[in-house]
Amino acid sequence: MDQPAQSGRKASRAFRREQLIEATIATIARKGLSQMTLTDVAVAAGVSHGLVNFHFQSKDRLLAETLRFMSDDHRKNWSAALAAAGPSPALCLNALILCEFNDVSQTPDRLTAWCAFWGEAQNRPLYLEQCGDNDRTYIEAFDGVCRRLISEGGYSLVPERAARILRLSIEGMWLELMFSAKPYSGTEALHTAFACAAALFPRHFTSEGLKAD
Amino acid sequence: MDQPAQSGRKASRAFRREQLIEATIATIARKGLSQMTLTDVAVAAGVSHGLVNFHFQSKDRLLAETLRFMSDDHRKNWSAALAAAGPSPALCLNALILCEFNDVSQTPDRLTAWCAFWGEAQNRPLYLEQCGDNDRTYIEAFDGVCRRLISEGGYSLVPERAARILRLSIEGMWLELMFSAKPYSGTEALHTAFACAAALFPRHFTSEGLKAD
Amino acid sequence: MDQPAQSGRKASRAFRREQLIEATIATIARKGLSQMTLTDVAVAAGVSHGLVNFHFQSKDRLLAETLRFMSDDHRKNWSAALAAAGPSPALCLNALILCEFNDVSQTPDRLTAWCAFWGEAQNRPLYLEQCGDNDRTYIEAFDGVCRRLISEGGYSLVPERAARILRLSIEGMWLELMFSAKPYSGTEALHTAFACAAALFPRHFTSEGLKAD
Amino acid sequence: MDQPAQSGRKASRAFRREQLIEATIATIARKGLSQMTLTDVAVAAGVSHGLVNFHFQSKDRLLAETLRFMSDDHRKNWSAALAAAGPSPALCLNALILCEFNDVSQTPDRLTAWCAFWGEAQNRPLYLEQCGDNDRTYIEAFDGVCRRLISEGGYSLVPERAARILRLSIEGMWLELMFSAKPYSGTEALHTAFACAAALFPRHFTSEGLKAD
DNA sequence: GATGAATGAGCCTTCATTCAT
DNA sequence: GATGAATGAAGGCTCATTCAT
Repeated sequence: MDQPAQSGRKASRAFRREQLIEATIATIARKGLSQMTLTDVAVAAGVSHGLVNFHFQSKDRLLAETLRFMSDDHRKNWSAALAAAGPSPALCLNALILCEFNDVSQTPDRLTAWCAFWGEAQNRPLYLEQCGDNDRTYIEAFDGVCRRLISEGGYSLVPERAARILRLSIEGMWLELMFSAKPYSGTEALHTAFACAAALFPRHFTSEGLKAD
Repeated sequence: MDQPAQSGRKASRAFRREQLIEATIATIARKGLSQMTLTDVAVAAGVSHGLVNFHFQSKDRLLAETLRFMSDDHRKNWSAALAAAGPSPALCLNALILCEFNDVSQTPDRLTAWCAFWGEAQNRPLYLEQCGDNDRTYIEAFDGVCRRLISEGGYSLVPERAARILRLSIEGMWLELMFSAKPYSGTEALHTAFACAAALFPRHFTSEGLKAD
Repeated sequence: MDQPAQSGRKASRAFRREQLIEATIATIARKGLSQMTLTDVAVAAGVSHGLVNFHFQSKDRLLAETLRFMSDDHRKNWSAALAAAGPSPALCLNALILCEFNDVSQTPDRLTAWCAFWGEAQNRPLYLEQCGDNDRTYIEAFDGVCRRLISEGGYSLVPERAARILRLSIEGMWLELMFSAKPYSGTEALHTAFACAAALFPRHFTSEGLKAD
Repeated sequence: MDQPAQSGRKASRAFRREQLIEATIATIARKGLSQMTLTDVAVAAGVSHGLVNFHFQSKDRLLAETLRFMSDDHRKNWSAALAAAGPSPALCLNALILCEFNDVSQTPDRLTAWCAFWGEAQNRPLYLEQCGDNDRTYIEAFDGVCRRLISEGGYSLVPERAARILRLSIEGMWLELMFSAKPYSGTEALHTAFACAAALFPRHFTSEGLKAD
């Protein structure tokens, strides 16, 4: 009967939570995880101080939910890209590489916040709890794609090692791009990623990208 | 044999400072940069908390000097390894790779502390100030070695990209080894590093290491 | 009759601020400006120490606002007395003299606090910032009254000097009354003030006060 | 036998103490009584930190001796001026007035330090203990001179009141000269002091000074 | 739902004092 | 005599959390 009001309240609740999470990400990016205060978050969200605890009970829970939110969002992106790439392992790998450089959800603020979460030892249990599954899934997907490409392409590489080299090069470039004093361009980073793929899989990649045939 | 006066109530200035820096590194590794308190450091060093400020004036300066200490120590290690490797670029690259995995000064505590320093945005100015020069020098050395190997070895790679791929793979494995829930072994990491070198420089490296000839 | 909400856990902002300022004055009087701690003030006001910073942000600001509060209060008193005295300069001067000795807002605590503010060199910039205008206005008012009395009464005095002598005698007696080991009475102080006025303006004052006609 | 060495040590001792007292006065003037630290004093005196406590046992004793030093010095000055003035009360009063404005030992630093000592309530017991006798003697001398001048000059004033007015005017002008934002000149202050004397003792003083005859 | 006053634990920092050298 | 390392108490300030309204 009062559905609209109920859903209005519920919508308001969900809206507030997401609004606060976005404010949290922005605040972490600006001030760092440890310097972030609940007051900062409230100010960034344009609400009162007490409301943050009202919705998240504690600072720890706010951080946990923020982390989960980012991790889930990222997973949605790469799995969608992978699904769209079809069955060819080379196309899949190409999709995974491009995804990391094109993912619109990976804004600088989010990357900065992300980084803050696993910068410090004491955050790591929380990180593993919230992101461990997603990260594991990502690594398995990457490994799987490489395994199929090695098998189907006739390469003699250890799949996990090839996947690891590619993955870490890409992640490392993220960080260099964000935090270096004189970063190179995004295009240069992408070419480096493809150069890495080309070194590992020379019959499928060049430093310009996927080979045409 | 016994260090006179260093364990007593009045230690020399230099001794106390290094002792406090080591305690700082251990404390950062255990509690994180932001959770580290001067009292923690003092307790870890077995002195009163007032002494920390007596020697370092402020927490900020303690952190700055700690960072500088680690950065300088690391530089000494890799530059010594490079100097010992002689003129051959392949031997140099081999030395740089091995150095990262063998460097006794790169204890887990130091890596954890290192990571904490550039995990958060607000620490980065301090990081760049204390480590920027050393990092730049390291990258240039790595680039130079790759450039010579490419030139002398007849490879057709872009030196900066090859160097970057190797460098980031190695650094990335550090982090995975330390922070992953189920890490692989150090030997596996080293093999992966050589696999990366082998993919880039197949006439000089295999995934077992430097080629014999 | 009973002030609702002012004694409970949540008082209005203005009420709390004034309450804390009064507690500050009392604490300065008892312990001195430099020995006063925020905890002292909080205890005197019956609240927690965190609340002081909540309302005043810092100790410096608390002191600044306390000083301003006292200065403004004093100005209100003497300007009201002056306004009530009418146009006659002799009546005005009489009012200014009596005002200093009768001002109910100039409690011993406030005078002690006042004195503490300009006892030390480093407080003086703050003092000038908060009280400079009021003090200047007071001196100008005193000068103006003396000028008119000299002019209308046919005296041959330099107005600023006469005003200065009276002003400083009165202020000096405040201090002697408060801080001397064996002070004289308030009545004796008032008679001395009138004796000063009588020496300067013998046709208008005696040491008992304003001449009758 | 070893007298020279003994007196050498003793001289050194006395020299150090006076050196530290002068450094204390300078430091109080610069930083205020409460902000003055023993380290500041040691730095100002060019000696090590621990030496201050070695010579004065505690900060409180250093302050007490500093205060006593200044008070005794001031007393020597005005009593010498009084002794030099001879028996005439008008000449004596003239000497007392001039003394306050000419006393070379009353440097700005000392006046500032002086002021700091009785600015705060908690210093007053110390002040009275160290300076009470000298101050009392000064007031009695001033009162006595005024009493004789009133008696011999045929004035009908209450001596204590006349003395008080003069004394407080002079002291008040010190403070105004030192601490006011826009002070008047020293000459103007002296003329004001004589104007005060002239108002009280018109047959002996003008605002220019002592009458000639 | 939302606000913001209030609490209190804990941190950095200062500094008088002690004491080994 | 003199130095300066070392101690530890205490203060200002921050901030997560609670709670009356």
